[in-house]
Parts: sequence; structure tokens; C-alpha cells
Amino acid sequence: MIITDDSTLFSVEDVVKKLGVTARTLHYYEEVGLITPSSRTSGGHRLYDKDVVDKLAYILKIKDNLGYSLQEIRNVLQAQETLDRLRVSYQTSSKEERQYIVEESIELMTTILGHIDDKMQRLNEMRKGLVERLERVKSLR
Amino acid sequence: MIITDDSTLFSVEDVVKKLGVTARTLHYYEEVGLITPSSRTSGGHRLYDKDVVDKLAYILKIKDNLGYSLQEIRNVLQAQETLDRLRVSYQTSSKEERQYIVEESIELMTTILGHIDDKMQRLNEMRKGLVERLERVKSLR
DNA sequence: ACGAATCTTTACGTCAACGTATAGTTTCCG
DNA sequence: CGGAAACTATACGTTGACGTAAAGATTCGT
Repeated sequence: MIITDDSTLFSVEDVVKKLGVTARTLHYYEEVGLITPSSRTSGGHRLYDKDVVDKLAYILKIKDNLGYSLQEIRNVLQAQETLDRLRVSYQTSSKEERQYIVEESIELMTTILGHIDDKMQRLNEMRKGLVERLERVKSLR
Repeated sequence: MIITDDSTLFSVEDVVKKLGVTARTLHYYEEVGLITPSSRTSGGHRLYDKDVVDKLAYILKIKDNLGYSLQEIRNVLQAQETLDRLRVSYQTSSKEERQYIVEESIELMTTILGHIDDKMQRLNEMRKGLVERLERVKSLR
């Protein structure tokens, strides 16, 4: 872990311990274009800044909580990056372009939100049935 | 689909259409001991009764909503069947045996419930962050 | 400065959860 | 009753998401 005045850099080991994945996972995600080390040491060792670590944490969240495949995650990230890039040029873009960016952003986020809500609803149904059965059994003792 | 006075039997095609899985999945789940056709036609074609279809629907629920592997699902089902079998002999069993059955049931169901709650909480956190970002973007238009 | 720990690239291995192909059989429908 | 559609068993293939091994290079602690 390299801490300078304006940034902190994490080694592979740091990230592994921080996020509970293996080094192989870092390499694999890099292979398939999900993450890229923000820099390397002079000897070639990978270094990750906070942004990359955050991105990886986000990837793991979507993967574990929503059950997205890495391919689906890549689509989501790509869309978000497109929107981010567009947002950078937001000020200098025309009214129509701005509207387009905003609408696309909203659509993407709404889609994901829909998946989350759908999943939560299904979980809630399972939960309901389970709690019911649990109460019935508990009343036996 | 064979409907008699006291039961309804489903063919492979029926189940496939009803639950949105492929025939291969039915065969595979049978291979790994998750389900068994309740009977066969004279020619050897599989027939499933409502119980098996319900069980399969339950399997798919756990799989898709909780992200359990088939192995984990088999453990859950096996535990539940053990408890069911015990529950059959509930009346004729001793006080200690009954208590054991009840406690084991409660533990299993509580574990699953914990997984559900955990997952829902994580989803809720994701949801919160997403809604926040969505509101910020929406305020732009 | 040196040994242990960590890292690199490359490449083959693995495992779950099915997909797909084949060849023959059974069931359904006009 | 005859052909299309669905089914059977068997078996090899595929895909995603990593695991594991090897051989050498780099970094870190004392």
C-alpha cells in the first residue's frame, strides 16, 4: 500500500485482502476487460487506485447480489462509462445531446432498479412463505 | 397432460412450457437426484404429478432468487425431507425426539431466512444508492 | 544484501450446469 | 393408420469463471 499526499495505491495483496477475492480473479477480470490497474511499479507489479478498487467492489456487488454474469456486468459498465464520458462534455454539448444523455442514463438506471425490485419482491414472497412455516413449527414447542 | 378424477399428470413438454426450462434440465436434475418422475407411461415416457412440479418450481426459485447451487439445494431438500419423514412419525415419537425434530426444523428454516434477509439487505443498499443517483440525474431534465 | 514473500506471464486443468447430436421408440392427430 | 412430433437413453461437447502449476522476476523486512 503506497500512500502519497494525494492518492493511495493498492497492491494485488491489498485488494485481495480488502475485497476477499483471489489474485486470479483480478487477473481474469483484467483479461476480460472489466478492470485495469491504474499503474504498475517499475518492475511491473500491478497497482490499483481507489477508483479501480471501488469499481471492483461494485462489480462484485452486482455479481453476488443480482447474479449478473460478467458479460452482463460489462454491458452495464460500458453503458455507464459511455454516459460518464458524455457527461464530461455535458456543458459543451447541445441541448438535444444533453437531453439524450439524461434520458439514456435514466433508462439504464431504471432497468437495473427494476431488476432489483423484481428480485426483492421474489425474495419477499419466499420470505413470507418461510416465516409462515416457521411460525407454525415454532408453535409446536 | 393427463387429468384423472384425483390427479393431474404432466408430460415433459407440459413441464417445460409451464416452468420455462428445457427437457435437458429435467433429465439433468433427475440425474443428480433432485427430482424423479412420479410415474412413466407404458412406453417409458416420464410423467410428473403436481407434487414434483411444485418441487421443481421451488428448486428454480431458490436457485434463481438466492443463487444457491444445485448441491446446496440438494442439502436443503434433503434436510427438509428428513424433517418431513420425522414429522410423519411425530405423534408416535417420544418427547425428546419431537423436541429434536422441532429444533432442527427451526434451525434449518432460520438459516435460510437469514440468507434471504441478508440478500434483501444488500439489495436494499444497492437500491438506495441507485435511487439517489437516479434522482440526481432526473433533476437535470 | 539476501532470503522470504509476493508478483509476473503463460498455459493447461476443473467443475457445474447444462447443450447438442444420434439413433431408435412412443404418442398424438387428421 | 400413417407420418409428424415428442420422447427415450447414451454420450460427447461447451461455456463461464475461475484454479493450479511452473519458472522466473520483484519487493520487502531485517
